[in-house]
Amino acid sequence: MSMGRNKLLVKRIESPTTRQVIYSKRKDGIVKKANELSILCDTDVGLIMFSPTGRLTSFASNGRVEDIFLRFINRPDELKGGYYNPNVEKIGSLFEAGVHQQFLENAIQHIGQSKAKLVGSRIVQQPNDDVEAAPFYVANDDSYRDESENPDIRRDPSSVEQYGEEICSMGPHLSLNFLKVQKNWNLSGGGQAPKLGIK
Amino acid sequence: MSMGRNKLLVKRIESPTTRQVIYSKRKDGIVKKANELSILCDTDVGLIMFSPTGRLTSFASNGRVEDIFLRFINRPDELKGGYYNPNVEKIGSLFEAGVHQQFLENAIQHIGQSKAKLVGSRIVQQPNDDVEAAPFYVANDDSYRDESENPDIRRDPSSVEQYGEEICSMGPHLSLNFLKVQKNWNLSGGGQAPKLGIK
DNA sequence: CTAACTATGTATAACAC
DNA sequence: TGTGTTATACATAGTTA
Repeated sequence: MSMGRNKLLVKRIESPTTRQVIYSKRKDGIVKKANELSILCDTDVGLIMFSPTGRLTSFASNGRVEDIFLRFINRPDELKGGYYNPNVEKIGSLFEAGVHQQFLENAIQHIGQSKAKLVGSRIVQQPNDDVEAAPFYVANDDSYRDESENPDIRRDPSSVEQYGEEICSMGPHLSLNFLKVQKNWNLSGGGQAPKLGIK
Repeated sequence: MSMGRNKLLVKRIESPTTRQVIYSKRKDGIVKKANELSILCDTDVGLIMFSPTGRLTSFASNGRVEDIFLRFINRPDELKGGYYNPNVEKIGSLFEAGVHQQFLENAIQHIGQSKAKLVGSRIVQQPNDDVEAAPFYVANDDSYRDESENPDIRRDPSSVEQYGEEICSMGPHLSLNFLKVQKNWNLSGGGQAPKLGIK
């Protein structure tokens, strides 16, 4: 009616057609923003979007989302940031199983590194695995979670970079410290990832 | 001076401080947009951003970027979308190597599936692996690539979903069909992923 | 679907604290 | 860093072609 925009209500659009139309437009806007950010600030940006009908749109500042994701999972102590709780009953392919396996093997490796550190030896090559977990963000109105624990931060003098992290999510995501992680490996999986039915 | 915005020039910001400030603001804007998109359109959205100083910010509509990425790599015939060309000399961890290995194993599995189909047997469980590749997008002025090949689309009657894909990237990314993929596995890696030095 | 159009809502650059 | 203000650029919902 009003020929301009109405004020935005952040709520699921019920009409399938308008939902798809809105998706198409906003998708382009976000890709544009992501591209601008990566150029203006000279940073790595990766973006994955699925349309309501299941079509993929992805963006990666350097060409491949896989590379961004590799940087993502290669953070020092990447498992510190969240607990590992895959729904193994929903694993639908050899590849997917392999990725989960890799997460676990990575975790085991990190445990080995931690043990080695406690013993005092330094064989491993990761330069820095002190992470200050600082997840934030609030959804439209609820499901807000903030667990900035910010413990004492020791820092490897050889590293200049600051490995903090911010994890923004609406779902049931936790950011726990490394020790808590281990007891939270729940391989019999709960009711997670509602929209993620891999067809 | 002008107390409002100046027109945006999509060009790397040279001043490190303003670059970081701009990043901080725009990062929040993109997360907000990504969240709105996922709620309005009820879709899976994953976002990974690294600040100029290396800090990670990630967003995932369902809680975990890993889950979005799993859906990303679990697309039917995910290798169709691009050629596999990792820089093996830059692989810096067991985990990373494992991921590459998984990509290859996945590819091998897909080849097996294709072969099985050519023979006429249908043992594999992927319901649909017909993909119409439709990458798009143009950067600020150049590095534009469009390879919408749109070949004949056969469709599995049991599948309703349409698995098309759009890949938006500024880097040297190609979208080739499945057969071309095989000859493009270049394990001796070229000059790829300039900003992705895994520290 | 694709492409305009346009009024209006939003994001944000520049500045101040 | 963070917060707030303001002017302006930009994004986009609603609509038409």
